[in-house]
Amino acid sequence: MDVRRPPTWPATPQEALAEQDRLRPLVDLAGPGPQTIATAAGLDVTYAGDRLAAAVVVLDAGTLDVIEESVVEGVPAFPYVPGLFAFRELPALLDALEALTTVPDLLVCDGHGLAHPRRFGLACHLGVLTGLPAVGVAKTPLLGGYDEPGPERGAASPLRDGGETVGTVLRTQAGVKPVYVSAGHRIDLPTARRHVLALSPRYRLPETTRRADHLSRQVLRAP
DNA sequence: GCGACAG
DNA sequence: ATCTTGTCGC
Repeated sequence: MDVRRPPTWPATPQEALAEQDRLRPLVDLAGPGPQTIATAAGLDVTYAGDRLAAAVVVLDAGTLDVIEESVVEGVPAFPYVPGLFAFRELPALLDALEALTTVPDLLVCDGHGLAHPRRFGLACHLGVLTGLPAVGVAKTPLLGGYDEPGPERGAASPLRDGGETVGTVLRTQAGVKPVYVSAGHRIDLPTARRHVLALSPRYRLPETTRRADHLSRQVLRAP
């Protein structure tokens, strides 16, 4: 599939901040987004030494069967800086997406979307560069306050920052730590929450994320 | 000023 | 993210 690749990549935090400011207005926050999806793609990156492997796995959103996989090796494109995390793994993820034959209906990213200091986390960035609906699913919060959701599967509570709701804390499995869901691009929070829960029938993390994690690991650690 | 801080 | 032992549970 086609992706929009920036002509140059930021080399300093200042340049990265400027790039976020440039792209942030392009995030589509209108409409509810896709209520029905046929496919969903999970994206994840595994690190080993100074190398990394970025994987994308497209699943049938109904059966959760694998439809297509794509994985590439590479190097981190930026140091890890909270708030600028996307610049680290985006180039490799774009490579993996570009090799895809299928165009997924939704991107499930490993990190935040709007639940970000400048409301432009990895899921927003990937959404803008691909033009596809994107959601962020993170294992820990980057910012915001919230009340602990109920213990049952599906329980949720708003994630708030500076008076606005930037995401939802979602319990995908009974009695298990919740995940932090936020909208990335072309989808609203309720819809994102619904799709993430449907993609997580058995484990804490969505099946999309789990499949991508496994694929990137086996490729990077293979002899 | 002191911590916190996606992966 | 990754470095790591033991332990609990299906």
